[in-house]
Amino acid sequence: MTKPADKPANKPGYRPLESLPTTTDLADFKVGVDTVIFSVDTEQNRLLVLLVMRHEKPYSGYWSLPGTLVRVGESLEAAADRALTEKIRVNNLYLEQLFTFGGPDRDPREAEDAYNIRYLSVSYFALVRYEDTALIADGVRGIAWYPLSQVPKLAFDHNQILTYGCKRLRSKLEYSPVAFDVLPETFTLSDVYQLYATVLGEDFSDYSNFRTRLLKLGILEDTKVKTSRGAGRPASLYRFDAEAFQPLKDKPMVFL
Amino acid sequence: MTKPADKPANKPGYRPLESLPTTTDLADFKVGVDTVIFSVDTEQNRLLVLLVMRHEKPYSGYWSLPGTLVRVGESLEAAADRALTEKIRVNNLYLEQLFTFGGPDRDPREAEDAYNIRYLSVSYFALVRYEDTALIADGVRGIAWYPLSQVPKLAFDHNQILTYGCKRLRSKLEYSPVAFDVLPETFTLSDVYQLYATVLGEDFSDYSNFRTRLLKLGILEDTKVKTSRGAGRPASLYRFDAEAFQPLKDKPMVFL
DNA sequence: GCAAAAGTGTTCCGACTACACCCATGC
DNA sequence: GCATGGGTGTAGTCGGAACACTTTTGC
Repeated sequence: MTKPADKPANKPGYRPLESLPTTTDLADFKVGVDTVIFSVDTEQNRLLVLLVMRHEKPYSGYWSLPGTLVRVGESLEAAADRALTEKIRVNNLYLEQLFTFGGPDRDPREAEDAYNIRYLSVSYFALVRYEDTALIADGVRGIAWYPLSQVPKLAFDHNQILTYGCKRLRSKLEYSPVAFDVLPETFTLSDVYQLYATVLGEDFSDYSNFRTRLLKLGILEDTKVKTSRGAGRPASLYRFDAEAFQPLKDKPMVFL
Repeated sequence: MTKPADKPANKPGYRPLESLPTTTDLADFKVGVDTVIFSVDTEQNRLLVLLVMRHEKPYSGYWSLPGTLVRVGESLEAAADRALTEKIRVNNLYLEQLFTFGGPDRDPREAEDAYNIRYLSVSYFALVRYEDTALIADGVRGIAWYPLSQVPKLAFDHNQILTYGCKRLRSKLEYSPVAFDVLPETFTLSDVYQLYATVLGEDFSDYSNFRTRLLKLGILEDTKVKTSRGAGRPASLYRFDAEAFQPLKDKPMVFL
């Protein structure tokens, strides 16, 4: 952060970097973090997002993204973590920063506030394993996984944040192995295909070609164990080989 | 932004979303914007970044990215614009948000401040046309274009921000036509090649192949006007056709 | 046997690579 | 002429798309 001294002290000598605003000219902010948590329902092949029901003004009665305000001494990531651990139990949560919304008038509370406090929101997103999560519902708070297609009008500018989160999720799936963080330890190739199809859309690729490409990467280890799910030929279970993936890091468009 | 009411009022009925912090538990922030402004010196084929010399504590005497603190009623983008228009004259400035740094202890002023004010930085980046810019130097402030390779240790975490900005610039060049915002109205194909080579590195592609690919996109109009620069065959001047580019939008990896 | 799902192979085609080669100018 | 930089063409190769075909299971 670069800027003039925050105290408009009468320093002698050179002129300060800019015509100095007085301290009160600077906006005072509360900083919030909002999280876009995605999950894939592998049963029904639906992309889910975690929403919580608001019970306070403003937007009381609206669904919103899980979030909270940053406390004294707390990092942004820690605040995001705290907002989530109160609502969901999940291991291995890797949050990634999305975007920061900070314009005036994005939060109705700004108007009501005599001290002209601004509200800024830093958003984060993550993809978590559906089976590993447990919602902490206590009958009072509303916490739910919403299929992406059925998300209602959300509080604040959360629909906008969500839209942006989707874009990032899709592109992330294409160049990073997030999918394997979300799949179980061992999985079939069509599990992977289903996951990609669910997030990217049914027609993102032919199954056989996807399969061939994926195997050619050499990052999947065939456990030789077969699994049979109803009719059809049993499938091999594969395991993700993180080490083999290392050299592929930062290479663009690895998958798809 | 989602969070409990900011006033810990004794509301009857339901329990609020979280165990409420009192108002004073929430961190108070000043929000800064920092800008990473790139430019290409087409004469010497160097990638430049705009730096300003700090004259205040902290980091007095250090170079830093141009930035400022957000004022009352001012949007983040407006603050970034203001920080820049005081230092540089440039048309058509499209700022793009980079990243938000907001951890505690990233700014030494936090420690000195009795009120425990936190400093958060939202960074933006842009690529501008070198010839269209004029630095506003008044002999007191230091403002300069630094070749990327010669950037010194900067104030705050600005080196980190700059590094991230470089990454984004390079990837942006690959999938968006920013290059044509920076080139003059008409330009030769080797002007384009030089620009890409300067930003991405000399060995990013063969010249003839780059040329062929670029023309095949059908977004360049040949003005048939020839230009001769010293020895060698005169080159055709081309013009970027923004309309023809429209359908290519959001397609990945258009260039290179 | 038949349907269903997994897995393999093949053909076609377009794209990228790496050059070699031709063209138009200044000197 | 010849050096210099602009511009064109081509042969080889790699990889993706589409789709046919084989394999192994449940019923």
